[in-house]
Amino acid sequence: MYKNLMYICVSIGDCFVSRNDKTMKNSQLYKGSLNTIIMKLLEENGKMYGYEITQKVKAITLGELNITEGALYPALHKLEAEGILDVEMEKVDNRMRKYYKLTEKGTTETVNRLSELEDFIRNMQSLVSPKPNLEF
Amino acid sequence: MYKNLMYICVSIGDCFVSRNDKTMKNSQLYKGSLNTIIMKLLEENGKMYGYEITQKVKAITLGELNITEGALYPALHKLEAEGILDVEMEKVDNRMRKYYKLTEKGTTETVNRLSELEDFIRNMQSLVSPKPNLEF
DNA sequence: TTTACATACCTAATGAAGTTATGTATAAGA
DNA sequence: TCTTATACATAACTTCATTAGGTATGTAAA
Repeated sequence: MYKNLMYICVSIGDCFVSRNDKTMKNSQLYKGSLNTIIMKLLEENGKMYGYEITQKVKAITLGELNITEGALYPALHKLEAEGILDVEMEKVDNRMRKYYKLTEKGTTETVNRLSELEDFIRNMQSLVSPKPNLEF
Repeated sequence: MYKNLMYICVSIGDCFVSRNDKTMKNSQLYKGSLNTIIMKLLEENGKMYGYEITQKVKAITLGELNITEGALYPALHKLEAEGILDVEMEKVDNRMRKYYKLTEKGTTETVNRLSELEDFIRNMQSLVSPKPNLEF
C-alpha cells in the first residue's frame, strides 16, 4: 500500500515526492549485502554502470529492493579504491557513463563473497526453520 | 584458519586474547538480522536469557555466527523498550538471569520479520543464482 | 592458591554501511 | 514548459555492530 501512496496523493493534490519514490523502504536485512550484489552482477554481466545496476536489481527483485544512489555510488568508489573494480568512462547519447568491471582480484574476491553468502543463507535458514530436534 | 589463531599463539607464548576469542569475525551479511534471530529464537523457545541466546546461535550455526555481547544486550533493551519483549529476573545458582519473552505485539511482529526474511532470502537467491533467462 | 575459563550481566567509543536530501546535467514526452 | 527518466555525485545523519572495556560468581587446572 505504501507503493501506491504517490498515485493516491497525486490524485488529491500536491505531493512531496521529490524525485523518486522515497516511500519504498528496504528491510534492514539488506544491510551488508550491497557489495556482494554489485560484485555478483558484474561477474555475470561483464561491465555495468551505476544506474544500470539499480535498475537491474529492481527488475530482478520485482521492485522489492531499491538500491539508493547514496549507497551505490560510495560503494562503487570504495570497491574501486580497494582494487576490486576497474572503471572506464564512456559517452553515450551525450550522457556520461562510468562502466565498472571486476579486476582479477575482484573476480577472486567475488568467489569468496558468494561463498560467504551461501553460508549466511544456510545459517539463517537453520536459525529460522523449524529444525529437526538436535537433542535426538 | 582464523579460528585456530588462539591455539597457535598460545603454543608460541603470550597471546592477547583478552577474554573471548576475538579472532572470529562475522560476515557483514549478518548486519540487520540480529533482531529477527532473537525474535525467532524466543518464539521457538518461549523464554531465554541473553547468554543462552549467544550459545544457542553459536550451536545452531556450528560456530559460524557469534553474537557479540555489545550487540546483543543493547538489542534486547531496545526490543524491550519497543514493547516487543517482556523481561523477568530470576536468580539461578547465585547468578542473575534476565529472561526475555515475546509480548503479544512481539509475537505478531515476529511473523512480519520472518516473512521479510523469506523475501530477503528469495531475492538474494534470485540475484546470485544463475537464473533462467528472463528474456525468454 | 592463584590463574584461567565459563557463566552472566552491562556500557562507551568508534567504525561501517545505508538513508535522506540535496546538487548538477541531458534527453524525452505530455 | 513542466515532468519524468537517465546519470553522475556528495554531505549530514542514523543505525547497527565491533571493540574494548567493567562487574561479579562458580569451577577447574597449574
